[in-house]
Amino acid sequence: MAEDQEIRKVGLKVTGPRVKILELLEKYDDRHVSAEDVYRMLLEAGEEIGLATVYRVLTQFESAGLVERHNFEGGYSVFELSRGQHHDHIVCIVCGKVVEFTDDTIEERQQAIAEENGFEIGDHSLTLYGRCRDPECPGKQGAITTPSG
Amino acid sequence: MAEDQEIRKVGLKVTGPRVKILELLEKYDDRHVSAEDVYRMLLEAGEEIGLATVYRVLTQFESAGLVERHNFEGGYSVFELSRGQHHDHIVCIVCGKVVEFTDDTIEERQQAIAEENGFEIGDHSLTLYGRCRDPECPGKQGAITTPSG
DNA sequence: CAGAACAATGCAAAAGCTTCTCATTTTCTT
DNA sequence: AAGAAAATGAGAAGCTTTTGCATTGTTCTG
Ligand SMILES: [Mn+2]
Ligand SMILES: [Mn+2]
Ligand SMILES: [Zn+2]
Ligand SMILES: [Zn+2]
Repeated sequence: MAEDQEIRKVGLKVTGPRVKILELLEKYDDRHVSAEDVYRMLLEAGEEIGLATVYRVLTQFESAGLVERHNFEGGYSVFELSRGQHHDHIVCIVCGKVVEFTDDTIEERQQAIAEENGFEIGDHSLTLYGRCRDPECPGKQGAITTPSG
Repeated sequence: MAEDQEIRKVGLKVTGPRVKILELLEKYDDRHVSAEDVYRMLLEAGEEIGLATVYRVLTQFESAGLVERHNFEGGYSVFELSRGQHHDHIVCIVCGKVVEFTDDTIEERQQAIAEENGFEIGDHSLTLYGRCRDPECPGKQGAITTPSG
């Protein structure tokens, strides 16, 4: 299996949980999932992998460069498969939709700003928050969902 | 007192804790402090204000536009007095030093990108992470110590 | 292919930050 | 000064994430 090789390549042992988690991330490579998401999706697929293991594996995958972790607002992290090319995010504060983008001008300016200020930049986090114009977005129907129901 | 007016102006009752917290934020207006920082600094100054109150007041001040909350990496929030003009941050991952900057080019690009993607932008979070070249920074002496203790 | 060495897992407990509950105190308005 | 409404403090609770430890699984060697 392709996943086995990827896992071995980064110096990790090939175990059931690691393979299943990598497969899931590949299957949902257009989403940004939390550890809890991964845990639950695997449960629903019949894979009983402990939440602690999900956290551990995601962190290992991140260290290995296989996945990226983002800290959008909300107090928890979301993960996605690394796709080589760097990108930033726009998040709809109403429906949670996430759109990705890259902008060379912004990237260049960031580098310049870091240098001007005597910093050697490692990475950066840029996230735009707003409301999307998706007709499906509950924000359009005026029905801001409240947790009362 | 000037603080009393500011607090009243935003529709909050003038109470000891609110005045003391606002005074402290004004005194340390060149820093980015956590709720815990505020709590401890007040304690050391002889003001026994509960941590829960510090959190509540900071959140109220934020809603009122008096302070801004930032979620740098590390899982906790830091606060600073609002100074009208928007700015972003560079954080040294070694010593925790924070430098502020603004860049019109980046701001414009963000707006354009949001529109291109059908988003109405509320706000954004841009933080650069790297190592500073400050000779005082422990990173220079090889002794990596975490600023949060 | 068995066996040993070592790493990974699951569960529960704990951590770390933040919010909530509720009895008590304080503010602000008559 | 008194009452209504809001704020506070202390601790409990909530949430996401990490950790300890006994158990299980993987890999390597022979
Ligand atoms: Mn992404
Ligand atoms: Mn700032
Ligand atoms: Zn939306
Ligand atoms: Zn530094």
